Amino acid sequence: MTHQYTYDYPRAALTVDCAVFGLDDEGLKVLLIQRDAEPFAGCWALPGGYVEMDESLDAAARRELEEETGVRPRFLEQLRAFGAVHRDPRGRVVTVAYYGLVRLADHRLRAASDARDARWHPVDQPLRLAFDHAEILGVARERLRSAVCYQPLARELLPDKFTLRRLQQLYETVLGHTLDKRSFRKKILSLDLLTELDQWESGVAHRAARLYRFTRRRGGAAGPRRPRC
Amino acid sequence: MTHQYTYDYPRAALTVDCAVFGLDDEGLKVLLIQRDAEPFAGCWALPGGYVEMDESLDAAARRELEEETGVRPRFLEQLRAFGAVHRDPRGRVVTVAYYGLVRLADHRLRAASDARDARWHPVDQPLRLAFDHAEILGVARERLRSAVCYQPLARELLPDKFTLRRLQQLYETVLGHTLDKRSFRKKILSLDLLTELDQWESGVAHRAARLYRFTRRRGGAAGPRRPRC
DNA sequence: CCAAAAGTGTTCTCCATACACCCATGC
DNA sequence: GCATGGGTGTATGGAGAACACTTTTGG
Repeated sequence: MTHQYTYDYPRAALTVDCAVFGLDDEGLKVLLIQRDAEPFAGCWALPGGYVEMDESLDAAARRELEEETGVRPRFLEQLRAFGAVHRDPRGRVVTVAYYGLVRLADHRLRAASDARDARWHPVDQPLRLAFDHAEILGVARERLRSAVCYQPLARELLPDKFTLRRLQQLYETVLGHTLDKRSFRKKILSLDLLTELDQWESGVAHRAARLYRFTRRRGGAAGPRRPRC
Repeated sequence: MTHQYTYDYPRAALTVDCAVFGLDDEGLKVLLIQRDAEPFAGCWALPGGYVEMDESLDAAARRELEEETGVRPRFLEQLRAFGAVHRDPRGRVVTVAYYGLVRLADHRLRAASDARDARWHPVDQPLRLAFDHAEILGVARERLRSAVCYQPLARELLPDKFTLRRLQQLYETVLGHTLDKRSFRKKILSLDLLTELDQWESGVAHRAARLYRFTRRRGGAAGPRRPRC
């Protein structure tokens, strides 16, 4: 690394923070840690931490997530930077926020590093968060809502095999409103994203539903609508 | 500002860079500066520079833009951060990129500060840019394309009074494909975003076109389509 | 009168929406 | 047999896309 052209003014610190969503029977959850260190010790926060000098932002986000919670999301994408001057009591700290999706069942949480505890928290239950993390979470939630119409995000949240009802519930949860069952099934099946299996769910006290699986990688959005421009 | 909790590891430097678009008769232009200082002295680049400790990211972007080019866009929004490890030969520098829109006619450029020169450059003419600015510009261009369908961005690019043809050209330029004249006019007028004026363009060698102006109220999208979710 | 752009409606197709009943299963 | 959710088709309306000719003006 060359340093021919030096810049020796005071520098802001740089962190990453991750809003990782998962889905279970109770609804949409977000991954939170309980901070172990000051400031905001004991307070819940998005997992994240300082960016090292020799790692990209994306790598830093994955590393911090892994260190603090053990979670390694398949999907993790940058949201944007948050840089209000006084967002961190330690001084000037700019953070680059990420949002991610995981199959919740695949991940056992293990809190470590700066995290005293790690939990999946229902997104619709407000909770006081450290720093400006409530704002970041809000922006992430909003991004998820709009992205779900354009990107096949459902495959990142659902287990391998799932019922159409489950898929519909996902969309309803993320979008925040109900969808018509027949229209939803017609639409989703017409997109050719799903493979119909000769398997049915089990352990239910009623007629068992057919299971589906996402077809191998294709372009195309899996959503109730796919607007073009 | 309290510094109770110190963090004394090496820190990345933090910059902002702006991809500002303008429109004239020749098409869509992007605002570039010719760098005066190393690295990349003499090379064209997006205007930008270091973030000060006591200013927000947004403020830094506007300040650098003003300092280097004299341009003060009404619309300037964050794109995302770019943080590849070796994107800057000086060492670790993370940049937060912005994209903006200006009414090109309103702005006389004046290069200053770190900029030897400042110019409006046609976006479709490739040019070797400093750092990873070509990538940033590409992402900004892409964002503009998708944003134009959802946000009334045209009012930021056009002069106060304009013809429907001019507006249509704008959409065609930004979207990169032609639109049907009758359908476009029908659609755009049905959105109630424009006020019909009793004025006509002048100085043309054919029938003069009626002028329009954007109505005051905000909130609607001005685009060929307005998909919902 | 010619060139150049302004201005104007209709038809068709597609897709989202709304809506109700029978079926299979476990208890 | 009954409660629970699974699974299915049709009718309607709105919006985008495609399409050609007449009008106006300056030169």
